[in-house]
Amino acid sequence: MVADASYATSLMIQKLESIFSLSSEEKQALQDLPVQVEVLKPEQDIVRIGDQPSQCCVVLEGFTCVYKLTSDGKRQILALHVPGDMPDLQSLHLQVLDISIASISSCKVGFIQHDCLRRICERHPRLTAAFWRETLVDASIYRDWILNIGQRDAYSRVAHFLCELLMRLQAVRAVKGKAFHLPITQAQLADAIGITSVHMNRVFQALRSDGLIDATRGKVAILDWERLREEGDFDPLYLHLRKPRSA
Amino acid sequence: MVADASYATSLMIQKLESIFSLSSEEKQALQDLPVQVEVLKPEQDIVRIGDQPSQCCVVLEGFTCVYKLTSDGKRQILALHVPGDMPDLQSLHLQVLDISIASISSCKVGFIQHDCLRRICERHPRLTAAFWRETLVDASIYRDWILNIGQRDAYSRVAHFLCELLMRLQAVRAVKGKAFHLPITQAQLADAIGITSVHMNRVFQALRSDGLIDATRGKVAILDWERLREEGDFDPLYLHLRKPRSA
DNA sequence: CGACGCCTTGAAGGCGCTCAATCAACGTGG
DNA sequence: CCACGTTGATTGAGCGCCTTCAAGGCGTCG
Repeated sequence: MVADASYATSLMIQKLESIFSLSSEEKQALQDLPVQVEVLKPEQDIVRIGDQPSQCCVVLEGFTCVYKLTSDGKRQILALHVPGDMPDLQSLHLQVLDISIASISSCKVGFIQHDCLRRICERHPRLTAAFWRETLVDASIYRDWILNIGQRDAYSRVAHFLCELLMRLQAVRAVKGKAFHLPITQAQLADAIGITSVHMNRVFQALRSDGLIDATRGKVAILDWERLREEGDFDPLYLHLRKPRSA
Repeated sequence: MVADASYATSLMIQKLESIFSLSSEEKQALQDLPVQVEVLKPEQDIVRIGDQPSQCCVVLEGFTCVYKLTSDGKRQILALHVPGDMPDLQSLHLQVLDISIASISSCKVGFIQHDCLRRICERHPRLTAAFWRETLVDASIYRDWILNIGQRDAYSRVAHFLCELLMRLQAVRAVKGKAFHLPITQAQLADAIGITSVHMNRVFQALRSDGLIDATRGKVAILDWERLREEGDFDPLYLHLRKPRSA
């Protein structure tokens, strides 16, 4: 897969179009956005807390994560972003970053200047709404993570997490059958779930021996979707995915 | 304090003005917003998950909370909202609610029709940005709660929570000295922190006996701000409060 | 005064953490 | 080709934070 600037804008268009149809002017405006593509190694910072960026990023390939550290150095991953996501769209209106963003595995990201995005929003109010909506869906996912981490035990949390990931990756057609590529270490997963890597490992083994998943070498296969959903207490409402068009 | 419709709009204006100055047209447009005021008893739902509201609410007096339940009935409070906040601004662009909102104690809230907000946004792009920004700050607070719940122990979590609350209430001038009114039960607090009410009680006692706070009967006084900040590992960056003007 | 809500306290147990060692897979350089 | 270092997955033992389950205290209000 070649991830160049035009691929970046087409990813964005595809995502926005899953919500409402874009006019040809709107599409053209998006296609004309200048995007600078960069390749990243694993665990590499893209932006850092305290920065005052003048651009937003779009994930093109691989995964990125939003994270924060406690003063004693413990890391919490606050969000995982998949191709098509814009992890720091917020920086358009919040001057100083309250988070850091890093690559999980090797990945490609595109950068778009704030100026360009602001100009496009001025001229196309519906795109403003669409971008705003993107940040609202992000917030909704943050909320669900609070519930997940705050109220469920580790087994359930991981199940829930995997359910979410499957659905989000399905939305960008990155799932074959019920399996997807997940180049992420157990330690990284643990940071996202809010447990230690040791315990993450034991939970994974439990999920495997219960026949819910098969996970090896950067790949995850959901073997029993129904039970995983149940164990994870998962309801996709909060993802605000467009229902498959019935009309 | 009388909380009528004009009080509601003046609260909103005050909050937006803490970020950037509003023109007189913008202020007038906000003042002209029709607001319907309602009085609520404690623990009363305002909107419920799955709803498709046609209006947003503004907190006028007291506290409201955003919450979600697990399937086995455990409640996680995802956010606390203070006067001036708009807990469900998101519903402007996300049709179906992924959360429930309820009063914590007795409180007053105002309701504003989506139509009115949309119209005002069309005519005043800077207000669009301001409202968008509000939702982004909410998201930032959600993120910090994930870190708090995911990585810190109960003692530290509660300290952090109290620090946040103090700063947010100071921003709306609801703090005298270092004390504020907090009509909330330990069980409700526990739901916000992600621990049980039993343990919440013990943590409170520890904070008291350590001389950090004094909490009785719906009131909290911060006795040692410096140490509370330290124990809570608190950095207000994520609140995106406007710095006190130095110019 | 009794009922109710909330705070408080005790005891026991479990989930997840810490610390540490081992194993497996892989890339590198000699 | 193999020794070696590195990185990530795995396993074990012990412990501690927090939960669960109860019961009791205390203030408020009908």
